[in-house]
Amino acid sequence: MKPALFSVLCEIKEKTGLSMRNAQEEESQDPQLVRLDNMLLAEGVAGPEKGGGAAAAVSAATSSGGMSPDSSLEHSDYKSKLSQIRNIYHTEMEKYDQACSEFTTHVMNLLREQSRTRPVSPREIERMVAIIHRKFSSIQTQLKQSTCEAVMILRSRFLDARRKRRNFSKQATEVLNEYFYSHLANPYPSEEAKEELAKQCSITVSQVCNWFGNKRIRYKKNIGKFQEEANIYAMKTAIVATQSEDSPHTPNSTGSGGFSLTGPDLFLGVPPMNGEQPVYMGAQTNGNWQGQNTPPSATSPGNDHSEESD
DNA sequence: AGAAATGATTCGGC
DNA sequence: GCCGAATCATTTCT
Repeated sequence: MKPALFSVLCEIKEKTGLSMRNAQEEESQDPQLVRLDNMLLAEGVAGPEKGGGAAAAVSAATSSGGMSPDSSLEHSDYKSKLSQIRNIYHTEMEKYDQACSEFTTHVMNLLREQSRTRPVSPREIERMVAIIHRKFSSIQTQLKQSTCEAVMILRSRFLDARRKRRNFSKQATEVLNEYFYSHLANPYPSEEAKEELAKQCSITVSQVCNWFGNKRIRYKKNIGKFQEEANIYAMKTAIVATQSEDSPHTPNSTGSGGFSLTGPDLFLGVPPMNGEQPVYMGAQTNGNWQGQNTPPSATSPGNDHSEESD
């Protein structure tokens, strides 16, 4: 009588209860999980310990924007923050794993004990374990998700160049200003000139572009404010020009490129007194540069400063 | 602390 | 693809 009742109860259990919510949504959230896993792996958070993956990812991402060579500090900062995240991720993950297995054994023991008083089929145990694992893995998925978010935030913080802007060195701005004011009639450096300037200033070509873009627009917006600066640099170039006239060799020691930094006939030769009158008269300073932008092909030096001939 | 300066980004036009 | 313009985010000056 007793075994018969037992088997009946087993059958009932088989058809109801735990069997209903079974291997279903397991597949549905898989793609997302895979994506998260891949992302974490790519960022160097998951996967092998202390891999170069993180650094590689950073350098790959930053190389497109162009960074100054002193970015190693930021990189180490980024790496330390990333390893912090990784540590948290791994310890949490381990904790969950441990908790999961502990809970599983606990439940198994319970079921084993219960099996003395009621029918507990091995399939029921299996399902129970599966449910527990699913629950814990969903928690782990949440952890993965938030870790991903943290990494993304970290990346955006470190990769957004505006956040870690550094002023250029004094020497660099000097070089750029010299070029700008000696080519005030047409302050659009050619590709070669940009590269040369970038080399001289230890910055990237795109930074040179940014600088000239900013300079042009800010100069045009407020010419008066830049008058003094213009005078200073005009003086400098004038001095360089006279020096180059005196000596047979050109003092453009840096000149491996195809442009000259001197524009002597833009300077009127009046000393920059503190008077109101503008001393320096770069040809077209009325803001109408546009239109006289020389095409990129015209990079031949010598015919550099051909301003307002009429 | 607030203003000014400055380098970088975004967007629309050509 | 470059440029001007507007804007953002940070640094430097006051």
